[in-house]
Amino acid sequence: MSASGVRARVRAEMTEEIKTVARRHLATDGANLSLRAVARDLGMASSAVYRYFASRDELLTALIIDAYNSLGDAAERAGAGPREPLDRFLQITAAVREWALADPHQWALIYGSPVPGYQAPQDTIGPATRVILLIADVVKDGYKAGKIAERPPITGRFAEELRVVADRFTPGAPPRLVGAALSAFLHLNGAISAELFGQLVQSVEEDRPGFFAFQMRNQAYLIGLTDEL
Amino acid sequence: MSASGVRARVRAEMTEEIKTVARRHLATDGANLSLRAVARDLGMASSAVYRYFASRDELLTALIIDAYNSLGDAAERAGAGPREPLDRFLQITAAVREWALADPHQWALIYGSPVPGYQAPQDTIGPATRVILLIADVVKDGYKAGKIAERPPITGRFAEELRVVADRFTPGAPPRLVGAALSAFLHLNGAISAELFGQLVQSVEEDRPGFFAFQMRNQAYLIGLTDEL
DNA sequence: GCCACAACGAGAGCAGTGCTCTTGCTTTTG
DNA sequence: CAAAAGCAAGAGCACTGCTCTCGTTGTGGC
Repeated sequence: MSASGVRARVRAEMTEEIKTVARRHLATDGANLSLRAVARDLGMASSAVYRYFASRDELLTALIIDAYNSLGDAAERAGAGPREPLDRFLQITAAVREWALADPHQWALIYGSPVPGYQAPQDTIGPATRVILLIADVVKDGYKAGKIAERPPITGRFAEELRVVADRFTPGAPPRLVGAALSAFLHLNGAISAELFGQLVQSVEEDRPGFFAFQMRNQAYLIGLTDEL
Repeated sequence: MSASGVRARVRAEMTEEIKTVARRHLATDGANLSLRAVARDLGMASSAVYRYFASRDELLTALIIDAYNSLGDAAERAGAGPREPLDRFLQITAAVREWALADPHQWALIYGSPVPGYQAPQDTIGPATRVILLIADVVKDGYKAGKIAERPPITGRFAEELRVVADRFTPGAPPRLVGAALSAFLHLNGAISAELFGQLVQSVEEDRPGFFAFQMRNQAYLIGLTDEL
């Protein structure tokens, strides 16, 4: 067992090392990751890497899962502690933005355009939903504590779909609430991607944190986390 | 001159044909466009393509500019006519979404993560700003006609930056207004990208147009285009 | 302790890529 | 009409993902 344990441990270490070097390449060269270059950096033949990852896509998937979890950790850290729901929401969104700014390529990896032909495997959807579920949780806590201001109800088929989602996570919560939370998440993503991918040039250059907070405060208002517009 | 005109016309046609085939490849294979495959489809040597585009990046840039203009055309068509600002805003955003759904790869090309090492040349920023300028125009018209509900003013450094932008396009308009317009544009992008890139699975599946309209109506409220939340 | 077996690393090789250079040919131009 | 410029094709370079084969080395069962 101990011998086998050694093998397994070496294998785990090697796997992690490959991912580390790949992440470094990702940070410098961008998304078109070269498996051969990673192998060169590790001083091994490119074919040896295939002992650890069946394909380049599989390596990318591993990096994607790690990125989702890294982002999820950062967001949960920022949202921890018993504070006002509004503060938690604002701190979570700010933390997500800061995570993205600290490593734009990892953000692009998970929220940018998917690489052609790449179909996200099932393993990714769990980690991928951590941030939105965290936001939903904050909203849920606020709702249960009666700290969410009322907003006019919504109708239509999408409202019914949202009710199904609400019943699974926050039974009794109005569809509008989960819709607003989801909407805030999409706005969050759009604002960050735009800033990262250069869609914000020649407008807001200096005080981007302020502009970002302004947008998130507006979303908080739509959710009902505050009444100050 | 007529002979030279013939040469130039043939060259223009050839250039257009390459772009057309490249767009077709883009629609099927995704963003990693193969110049050689395009050349094969055209029955010519790959080296011949370089007579028309100095590099693969240059071809991509041409496609990006075309895509921006195609989207700009669609948006302007949807926003034309003397209607209420709110209706114009909603129709423009809906048209942008429909354009994206009709050709997801072109959307990914312009609003997805930029390809590594690719720096958008100056030629693209003009076409790239058409949609946001159109939205700004709608807001400006509404503001001048006194049809924008008042919202609390904003302060801070980003507010000053937005004032500079406002003074260039809509002198006298409050910074909050241009901030809200820009914010709506970012939300628009986020909502569409999320829908296209599969971030919306297992929540809203059926009535996505309805959910999208809900989000855009909320943004219209923040701008002040309506008082109905 | 030995031996079969699985895991492993390296190298060669295949098909594909972007891009360059040279070679002929055609069209435009002075 | 000749010189110059534009054009298409092919060979070639360096790179990619991936496969296959070959020795080597560590591992579990007898």
